[in-house]
Amino acid sequence: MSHELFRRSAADGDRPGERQRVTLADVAEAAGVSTSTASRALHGGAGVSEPLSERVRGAASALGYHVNVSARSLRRGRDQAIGLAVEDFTIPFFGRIVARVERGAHLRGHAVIITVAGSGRSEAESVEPLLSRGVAGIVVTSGTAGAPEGYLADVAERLPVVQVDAVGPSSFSDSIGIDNAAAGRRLTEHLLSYGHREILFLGSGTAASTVVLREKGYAEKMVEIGLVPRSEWLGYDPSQAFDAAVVALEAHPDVTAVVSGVARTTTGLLSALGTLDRRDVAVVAMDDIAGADGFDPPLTVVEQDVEAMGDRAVELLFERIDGAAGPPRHEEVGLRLIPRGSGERGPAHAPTTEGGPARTRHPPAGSPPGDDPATTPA
Amino acid sequence: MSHELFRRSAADGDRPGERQRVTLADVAEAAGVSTSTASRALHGGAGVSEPLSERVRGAASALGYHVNVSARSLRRGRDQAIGLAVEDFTIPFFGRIVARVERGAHLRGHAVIITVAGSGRSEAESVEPLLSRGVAGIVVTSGTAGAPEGYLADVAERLPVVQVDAVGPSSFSDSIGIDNAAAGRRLTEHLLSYGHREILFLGSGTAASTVVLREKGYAEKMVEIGLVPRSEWLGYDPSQAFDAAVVALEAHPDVTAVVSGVARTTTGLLSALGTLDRRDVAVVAMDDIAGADGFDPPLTVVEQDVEAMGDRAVELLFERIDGAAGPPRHEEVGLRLIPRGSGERGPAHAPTTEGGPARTRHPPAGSPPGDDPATTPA
DNA sequence: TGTGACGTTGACAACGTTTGCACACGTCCT
DNA sequence: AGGACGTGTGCAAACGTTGTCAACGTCACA
Repeated sequence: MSHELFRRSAADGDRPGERQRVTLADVAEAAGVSTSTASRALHGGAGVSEPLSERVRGAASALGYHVNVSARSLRRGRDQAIGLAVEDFTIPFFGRIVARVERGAHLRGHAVIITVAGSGRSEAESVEPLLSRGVAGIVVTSGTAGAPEGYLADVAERLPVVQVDAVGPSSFSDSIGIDNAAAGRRLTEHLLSYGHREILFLGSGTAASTVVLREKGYAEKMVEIGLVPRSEWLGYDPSQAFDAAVVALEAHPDVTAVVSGVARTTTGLLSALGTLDRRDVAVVAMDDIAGADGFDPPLTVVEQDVEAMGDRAVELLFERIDGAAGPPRHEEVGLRLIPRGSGERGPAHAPTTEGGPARTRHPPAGSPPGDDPATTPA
Repeated sequence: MSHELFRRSAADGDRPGERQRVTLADVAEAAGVSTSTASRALHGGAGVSEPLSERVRGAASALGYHVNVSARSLRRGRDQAIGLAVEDFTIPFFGRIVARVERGAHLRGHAVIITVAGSGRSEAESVEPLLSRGVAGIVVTSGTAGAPEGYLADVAERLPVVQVDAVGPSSFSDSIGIDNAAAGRRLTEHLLSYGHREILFLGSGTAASTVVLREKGYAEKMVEIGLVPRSEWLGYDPSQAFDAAVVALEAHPDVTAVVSGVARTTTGLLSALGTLDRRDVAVVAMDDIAGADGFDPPLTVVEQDVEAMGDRAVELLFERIDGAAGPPRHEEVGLRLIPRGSGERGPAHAPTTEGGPARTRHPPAGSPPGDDPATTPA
């Protein structure tokens, strides 16, 4: 349509390259109505007769009118945008969240302003730009949310906030995630059902609440059946996970199975297993990762419904934006175990210290009893 | 800190949960100055005496004042935000771009508003929300940029635009990417240097300009030395890449090496090779992918410096925002071949139809002559 | 000591939009 | 036939900020 042509002949204003903006007054004048009527016709909904409304809309599209969001936000006191605070955009998990949040906001006519939370930035520094813009609400997905400054809790008093994935120590806002302890238990039980007893848990570090809870689920399950839980932390840098995993595995030469409690260290762990020539160790991992079925053997994972999490986060947020009252809500999405091979192998060698009975190397095809691949939401 | 306390006693305004906003007038009143002086003291820079300036800053921080960006943008006619249009946030490559663009914008005091370009949304629909907000500039990273509507070209006439990764058919704006044809050539040469002659190129589809150029580089190199180029397109959906790769590979049973021209189909291809029991086929892939060294054998790739691309995109954009004139600039970042094993194997079986001499299965350790692992920027 | 220059400050008018209010119409009821 | 009422429209006042302009006092210089 190249609607700018209409204005192109106007004297080029202040700075070069800057075109005149088409304002509501221009539209109103072209349609022969007042700005109030034009505004109501375009955005106000009812209260304008059909012929006039149509004339206004025609003029608007002919002139190439865009509403000036700054003016609207100023007038309304609230911006039609939401904030999205993410810990690290390079992590695929968060990318999936971003995609769904953007989609949900777009469908509701809201823009999305991104910011980085954590990763060395203070909460204040992350959230300030959002507050200055008067965003209608904020979706936060960061392991460090709400701690230790408590700044986010303050924000949540004035503005709808939804926490995704990791939930702060005290829940001051709506939140959605998974039952991380259940996930840890689930991963562990899967390995137990194939006869493993010497199982090692590997996580990134104790700063991420989700991983800590998964480790807790693992440890509880182990203790519950009289086994000794063992955990090692590989750190947050994926590129160093390999080295850390080598060290951790060498410290536990007798383990026959490993729980990878977080996606970012899983590939490093797999490389380490290959390098140490311990391909016989069974592996189950939290979160599906790209190329999981390209590994040898394909990787067994417990997957969370990330898309559902993102979608629901937006829904929760907009319910609050639309005025829903009530105490903070916490929801959880379902988990799904995807057996691909790496987790469906028995212990290759019996534990060296204990004299337990030898076990078959491979269970019969199919899932062993008591392990249901599909889980319902909590 | 909890600066909201100052205002908490004020009668809770209109809607529950909505606090009074601290305005510049409040700060000015508290400091005993006019709003003009307060504005200058806080944001204007020079022109205010030191004692007054300090008093104003004190009052502002005591009251917990945040500038109202909507009002500022309205007044200034331009928002201190940039737009970031991305094709798909779930693709790791784009995630890395997002992270760097956000970082660069943040350092310069600008917010980032995201939007999805392509993936079924029209360019207008993608960009409109950005224009309405009067963003200072836009970074676009989408294979469909500028085509076929040409809407983006219109936008670029009024606003600084930088295209990242994929460059539109006609370059109407600054852009940064890589030399895709050179990348295709590079991948091909690497396989040729190990003795392969029956080399297949696999890409996603002909809609992405980058992949088309890589295929062009591949094909040119093949023709150049008297070989027949063969290409197959696997489609854009990574989850269907496996099936498509199986079909493609079965259609070319004699190939001894494969060039994977795009990251999104690489893991599907690897799975297909494993399933078809053609693990002897050499593979080199475009773009490093997570867990590349966890595969068996570890994956040889040509990597692009994505972080540098993102950083440079922001620099280019802000140079324009700050008023730099001149014709569109196109820049390219460097490539780096990372040999990990999958691409350093010779052809296992000589071509069935041709009677070429048998070749050694493995070349001597180290890179073969003529293949320099490090490349300088184009 | 008068005058111009300068540095500092305040009053005021925008920026473009939304919205409460008033008003001019018709129409319908009593 | 006269008043009440609803519908459609315009007027004008905000929203919070920045930049222009003039006014003010102070100082240096003639």
